[in-house]
Amino acid sequence: MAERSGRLTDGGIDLEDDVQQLASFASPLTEQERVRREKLTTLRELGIEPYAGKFERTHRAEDIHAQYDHVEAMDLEAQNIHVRIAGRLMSKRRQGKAGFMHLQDMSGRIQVYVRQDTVGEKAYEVYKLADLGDMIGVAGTIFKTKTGETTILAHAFVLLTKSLKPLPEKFHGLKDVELRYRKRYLDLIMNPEVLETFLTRSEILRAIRAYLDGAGYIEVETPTLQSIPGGAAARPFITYHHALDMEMYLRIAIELYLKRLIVGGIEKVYEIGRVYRNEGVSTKHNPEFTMLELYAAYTDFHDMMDLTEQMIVHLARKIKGTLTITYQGDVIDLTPPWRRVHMVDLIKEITGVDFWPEMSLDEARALARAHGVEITETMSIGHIINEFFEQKVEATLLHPTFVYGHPVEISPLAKKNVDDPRFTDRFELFIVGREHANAFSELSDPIDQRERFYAQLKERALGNEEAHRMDEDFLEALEIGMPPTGGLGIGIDRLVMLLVDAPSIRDVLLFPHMRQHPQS
RNA sequence: GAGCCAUUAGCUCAGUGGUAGAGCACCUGACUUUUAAUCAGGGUGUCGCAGGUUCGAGUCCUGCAUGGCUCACCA
Repeated sequence: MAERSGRLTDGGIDLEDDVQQLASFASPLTEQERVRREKLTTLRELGIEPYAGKFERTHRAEDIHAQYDHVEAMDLEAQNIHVRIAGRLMSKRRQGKAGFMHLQDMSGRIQVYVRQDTVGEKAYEVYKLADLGDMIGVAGTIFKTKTGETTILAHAFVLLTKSLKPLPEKFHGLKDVELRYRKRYLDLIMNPEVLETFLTRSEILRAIRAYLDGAGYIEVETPTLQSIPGGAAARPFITYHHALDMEMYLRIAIELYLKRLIVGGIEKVYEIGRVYRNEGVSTKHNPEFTMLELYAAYTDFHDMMDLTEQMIVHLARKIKGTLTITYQGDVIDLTPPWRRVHMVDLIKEITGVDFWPEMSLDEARALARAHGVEITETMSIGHIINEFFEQKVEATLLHPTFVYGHPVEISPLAKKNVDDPRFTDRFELFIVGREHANAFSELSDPIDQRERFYAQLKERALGNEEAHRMDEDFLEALEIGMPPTGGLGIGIDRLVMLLVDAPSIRDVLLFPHMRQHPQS
């Protein structure tokens, strides 16, 4: 039905005042923004559309450098090479009736020489009106300047997109860390090493997929919206499904669905995807991050160690070209074989405390007190051993180290060790003092799994919000029967940080989580 | 969640209680091989926000916001 009043409404609610109020919040234009908008009008008066359609390119900047940088100036002119190139205007040096500029595309920068007597008076007017940041298309021939720079002499100069805001300063670039993360497009335009980082991230992901595909693994996609979040110890994000009238959770791990697929007969399976954990933000944590999880039937955690080692070595060779890498000043040797050590042995090595002999909870607590390891009232011996490891050992593991044999209490989804059921057939890989992988021989006994879930429910009742929940559907899958299975999880963001030497996880995420800015 | 530090022009940054500054960018003019182009002229600002102290606050104090680092939680 037509709105007779002409006022803006939504479902009968008058929005006019809201819109006016929002408009009044818009910040006034700066001088530079006003000038650029005036140029927009001037261009249209000249019959130039400042937001053009497509522009066909023959080359990227890097292509031209690669093909012609080594060609002599005389030969270049003799060959009369015509090219078409497009990019963002990054510098402009005008001298009366001619001028130079640099255009930047994804591959790099190329210089363009614009002469009024070559492009014509009207196109030269457009060149004069061009601002840093505008998108420009150029057709022309290649030559070398007096100083030997490969340059395009423009025969045609086309404005493709008028930029209405000034770019950051050309020499210092964009430094403000907050702006770099919030306005990543500016960061990408101004800081070439940022593009490099994300191209490498993309290359790492391609290499992982190629590696696993080559090893016979099937890539799948499982739900990120779940009614029971499981597979890890973490607080989930809660959301709501209106049509079904139910609370749902964003997944905290991929694990339980992939194991259902192992039950279903997909014997080697992996997923690379986003998981979400409702926790603090730091240089090593983002609320959403990318996990690789894979499962292989008829294997165990030893096979997963081999796979982890081989895959990361393969990636380092492919990405870095060496197994000696530098992370934030530390030189890391990735040459295999990597050390494999039991958690209890490692604690003994570093602190002198031996958890192998059976002991009472009081004895374990006394050891923690004596060594300054902080524990809580509800912790069992297994938890205390884990605290020893995390507080005393973890940070010392600079070079790649597989630490195995985690206490059963902190490993509700891993098989118990047959010789010592206090511990599990589980390992974590540590490099530069950080966990880079977590894997185990998957618990396949449905009765044991149910008991582990019960133990987790008890922890939950004692206030551990991150304890695992009961998942009856998953238990039913185990009751159908899951083959012996090795499983592995790798945090992709941290792996990328390691391989590109990034100090913060925000440097390997295009749009890291930021608090909502008060202005927006 | 706690501690420390930061927030000044579009960007990068000076400004240690007394008139708001520089470089780049921008505006006007000159310049047909420049390249952090050059030359002559022009300052474009809610000093993050709100209070307080003071004759006087960008500067000192308090609170708040955002960010960075460290710690906590985790991967």
